[in-house]
Amino acid sequence: MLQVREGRLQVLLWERARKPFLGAWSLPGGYLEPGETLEQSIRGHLAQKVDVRELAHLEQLETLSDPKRNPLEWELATAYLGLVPADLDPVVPEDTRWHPVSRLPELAYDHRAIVLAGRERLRAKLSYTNIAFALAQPVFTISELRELYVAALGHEVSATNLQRVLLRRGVLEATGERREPGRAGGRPAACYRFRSRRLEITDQFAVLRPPG
Amino acid sequence: MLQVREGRLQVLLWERARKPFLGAWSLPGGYLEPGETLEQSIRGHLAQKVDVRELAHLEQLETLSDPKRNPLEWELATAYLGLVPADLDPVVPEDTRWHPVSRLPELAYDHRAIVLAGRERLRAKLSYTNIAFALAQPVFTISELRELYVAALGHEVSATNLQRVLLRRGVLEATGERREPGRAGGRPAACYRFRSRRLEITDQFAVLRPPG
DNA sequence: GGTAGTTTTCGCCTATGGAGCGAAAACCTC
DNA sequence: GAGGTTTTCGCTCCATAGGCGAAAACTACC
Repeated sequence: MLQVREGRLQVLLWERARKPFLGAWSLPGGYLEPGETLEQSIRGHLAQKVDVRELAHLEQLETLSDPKRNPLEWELATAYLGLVPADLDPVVPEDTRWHPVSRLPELAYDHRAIVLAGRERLRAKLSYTNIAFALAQPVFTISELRELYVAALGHEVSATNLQRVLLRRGVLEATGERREPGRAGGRPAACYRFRSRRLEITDQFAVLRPPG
Repeated sequence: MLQVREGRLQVLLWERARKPFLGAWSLPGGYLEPGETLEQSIRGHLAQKVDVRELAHLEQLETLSDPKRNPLEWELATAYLGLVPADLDPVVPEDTRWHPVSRLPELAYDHRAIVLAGRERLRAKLSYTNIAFALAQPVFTISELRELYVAALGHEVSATNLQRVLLRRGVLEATGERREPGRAGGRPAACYRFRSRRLEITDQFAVLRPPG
């Protein structure tokens, strides 16, 4: 589960109370029950940590099968990427905490690689999909959206470009409202929302597309 | 396993000799042995059908977990995409055959969806990676490469553009050799090869890239 | 009320990569 | 040598991204 908090991309980690890796930080999850879907299982286990209705997007990353990933027994795991909008602050139990992805502690299993793979997936999809809907609050200004992109991508993003690109692609639409300026003043910002809140791919940049 | 054969993208299918779906066409595969990696397992099961050294690329697609995907029992499956260069003609057993992806028979399980997902993955990666190295023979002309792209993408591709794009990206390099013209004559074509035969991503088209 | 400061937005320009098209190059056959 | 075929190159056009500065719209302070 990733979320942009305090201007940084963070991941929800759980301090293990079980072997193996007792006491180490690890990703939330658990065993698959017979007859269950992987996604059902993930949602069920996450529900023990947070209100899963706050999960705006969930997608499968990869299934890990290295026999040495668990030192005690042979165990497979399917990793998922979940995204939480920045305006929510889920209630989390005592033993879980948000950690900046750029400063991860030692993680159990292969979870460090999973987190980094999740960030890579997110970064890639920010470029050619509308996936930012799952990181953003329902209504936002371009500046707020820009901060999310900066946090997730890890580099500066021009608000000018961001607005132009997302509007031209038809990803965003203006709500017509305006945001009150802060104490420092400034022109009131226009408010936008994502036209769709389901993952959609921009094929604008599909190279070698059909002629015509 | 996908390969471009006779100008069409084809998939290797196996006529099932086991329940469930006895007699139906299905993707090659099998059960995972304890302590085994998924990739090891896949290669092992494919080895029973073809010479796996001919597999130029293998990547994980997705893990399927719908409890209804197998009517008899609860069973997960992890789908892989394998690519075979066009110049090879693997020896296959009696009960397997290549089928054009555009004209699939009824497939067992959710295998039809898997094959289509594999084709989509391939099509997407043809645009922003050098994945075509796994479909192409070691040395080829632009025309030959163009035919592979046409077969895999399902639409026309201009040889002019293909050459320019792949050369500019540094994906291809000229070998210096020339191909003898066919019976009809024509200018002898220059020969090329892929600079790398491992998957590499072209970030040329990463939108919203760092400024500067 | 005017001036300075802040933030957002818009317009203009440039750079880059993709696509189309026609000509030139290099070969064959007759 | 003429005509046909295939490949390759060069020129032009177009769409999108990116940079920069000015204008717009507001607050705060004098």
